Amino acid sequence: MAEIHSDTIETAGALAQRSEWKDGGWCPIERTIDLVGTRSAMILIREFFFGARRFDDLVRRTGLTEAMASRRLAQMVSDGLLERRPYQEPGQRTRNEYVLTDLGRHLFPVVAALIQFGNSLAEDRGQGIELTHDQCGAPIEPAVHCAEGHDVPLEETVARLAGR
Amino acid sequence: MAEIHSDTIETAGALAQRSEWKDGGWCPIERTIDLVGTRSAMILIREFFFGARRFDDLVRRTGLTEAMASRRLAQMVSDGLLERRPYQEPGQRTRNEYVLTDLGRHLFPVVAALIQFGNSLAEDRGQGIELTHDQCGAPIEPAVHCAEGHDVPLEETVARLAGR
DNA sequence: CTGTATCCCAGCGGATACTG
DNA sequence: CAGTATCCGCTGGGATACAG
Repeated sequence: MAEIHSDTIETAGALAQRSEWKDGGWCPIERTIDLVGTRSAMILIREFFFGARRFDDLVRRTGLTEAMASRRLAQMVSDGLLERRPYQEPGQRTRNEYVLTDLGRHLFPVVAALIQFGNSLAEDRGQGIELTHDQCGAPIEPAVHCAEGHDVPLEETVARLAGR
Repeated sequence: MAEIHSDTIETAGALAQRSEWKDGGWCPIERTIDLVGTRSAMILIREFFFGARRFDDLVRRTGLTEAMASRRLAQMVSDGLLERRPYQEPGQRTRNEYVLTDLGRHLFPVVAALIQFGNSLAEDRGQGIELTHDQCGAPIEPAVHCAEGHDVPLEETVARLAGR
């Protein structure tokens, strides 16, 4: 499927593999983009990570119209990122709430990376979100780590196609 | 600017801060989306991380049309993600190459996170990109880390608005 | 080979109006 | 409060043609 083209690297700072995606052009990045590549999806995801669950909250916090929120939430449910769950407060009629599925929660590293990058875009304007580890108080860093715990800069990263 | 609304958290697994973005709705995530929130931008970025530099390469590898590539590259240059740099091979006429600026290279954690998430979308289909740390051979993990080197799961993350 | 300029269509996303 | 349905403008992105 994904036709690979094993050029050598002449460029410092490139992932040590080049690929060419023919026939449908499906790579993991594109798959992700297909799910959350719209502005509306991403800002909804943001609010879910900040704890929102109810339609009304989501609409108010994102600034989306009800129509747009409705459409996007439905799509995200059918994509498996969200679960629509009826709940009942005592004395109230039943309502629906939307919660991240495990799959949706796996977007945390993506959201964290987007926040970190967005912070760096506006350091001068002082508009950012600081993420910290509440167990030790240390800030969360915009870096990639390997299973051995090392910081992995771009230059030390090797990429290769898996499962073929 | 960003009007904050300090609700308490009743939801396990939520970042320990809720925010409401009024007046222009500018949060770091949206800023990032504004730069790289399109499919064409992201797959171009992908190819830059894989080492592509020349227009022709970029067009072939991404499958974008020349027109689209041209437009998106111009926008990315003016956004400061790319630099357009004339170069000369001996005996050839001068050409342009596009290289990531420092700002663009800071997208590495975003790209890595997108790849990791995309991998998890298709484990069954065996279509993924494996990233490894070439200094130690360990795989790169889809996790968030703090400055102390700890793995930081969503539940242990605190977010707050900075610079206000 | 390295682009740019048009034309066109599909989809995003806002506005408005309407239902349970 | 929690959504749907409809209409409509804007832009992303492909196709095609052209230019240095």
